[in-house]
Amino acid sequence: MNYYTIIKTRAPFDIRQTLFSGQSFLWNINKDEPDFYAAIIKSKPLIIKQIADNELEVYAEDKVINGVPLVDFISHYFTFDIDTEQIFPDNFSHLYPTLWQLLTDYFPVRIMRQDPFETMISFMCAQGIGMPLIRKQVSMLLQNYGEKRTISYSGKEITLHHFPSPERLAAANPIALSTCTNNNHPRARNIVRIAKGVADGKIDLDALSDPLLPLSELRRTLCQNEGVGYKIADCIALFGLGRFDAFPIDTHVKQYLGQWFNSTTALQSLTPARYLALDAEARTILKPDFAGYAGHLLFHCWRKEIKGLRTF
DNA sequence: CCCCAGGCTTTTC
DNA sequence: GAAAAGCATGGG
Repeated sequence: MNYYTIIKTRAPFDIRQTLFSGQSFLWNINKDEPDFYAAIIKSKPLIIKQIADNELEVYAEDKVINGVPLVDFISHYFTFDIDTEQIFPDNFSHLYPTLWQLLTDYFPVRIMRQDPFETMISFMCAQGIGMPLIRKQVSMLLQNYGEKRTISYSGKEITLHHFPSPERLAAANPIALSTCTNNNHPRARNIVRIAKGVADGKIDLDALSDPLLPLSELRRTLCQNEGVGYKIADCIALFGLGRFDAFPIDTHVKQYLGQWFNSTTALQSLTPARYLALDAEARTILKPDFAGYAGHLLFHCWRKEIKGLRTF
C-alpha cells in the first residue's frame, strides 16, 4: 500500500452501512481493527478508512485503478455523484412524514457500482437463506476459488482474495463447489453453468451494461439462465450494471410496500404477475429512474428499523 | 416438527 | 396462460 489519499464527499457518507446493507458480500471488515475495510477491486487491493462523516482515507498500490485516477474511481464506485435525498420525489416527505423521519438515518448509504459478474454470482447465492449465510457462502467462494493476495498495511500483513474469475468458476466441479453454496447442489450447478456462459462469451456482460438497453429486455436476457429469476436479475441490474431504475422485489420489499405504501397486491403471495404489478406500482411511488436506488434505502431501513434483522 | 431465510422451477388446471 | 405445488438447506 504505497499510495494514500483523502476523499471528501459533498454529503455525509457511511461506508459501514453501505458495505453491509446487503448489496455487497465481498468487502471485509478486519475483526481486530473494525475501522477499516478492505477488498480487491479490479485486481487492485484497496483499503478504506472512514475518518469523518464526509471524509475517507484510501490506501492503494497505485494512483490509477482500472485506468481511472483513484479518486475518480472511488467516487464513481460509491456513487458520490448521487444525492440520496434527491432520489425521492419532491412530495415524498409530505406524503410519508413518519417514514421520512426514519429514512434520514439512511441517506448516508450509497449504492455501489459493483462488478457485474461478482454481483451475478453473489446474488445467485441469495435464494431462501439469511444474509449472514449469504456472506458465508461468498466468502467461501473467495477463499476456495479466488486468487490469494497478501498486502501490508500499518505494519501488518493482510490476506485478501480476488473474487473468482468466470474462467475459474467455469472450471470448478459443481459437487466440490457446493460446499460454498450451503451444500445446495442445484445452486452450485447453476453457478458453474452461468460462469461458463460468461467465460465463453455467450453471456456478454459488457453488452448488458449498455444504459440504453430497456430494463425489460435486460431482465429477459438475464432470466434465460437457470437459477436467475426476476428478483436476481433486478439485483444484478441494480448493483452490478448501474441500473438504478431496476427495482428488485423480495419478501422485505413486498412487506414494506404493503405496510408503508398500502399496496394491496403486496399482501398477496408473490407470483410473477404480481411481481410485475408491484414493480409498476413502485414506479408511481418513487422516481422511475431511481426506483431501485431509493428502494434499497427503504429495504435497509425496513430491515433494521422494523424487523431488527442483522446483515453481518 | 414447525417455520423462516433477500426465490426459482416444474407441474397442473 | 396463470396459479399451485415442489424444491433445497441450515438454523432457531
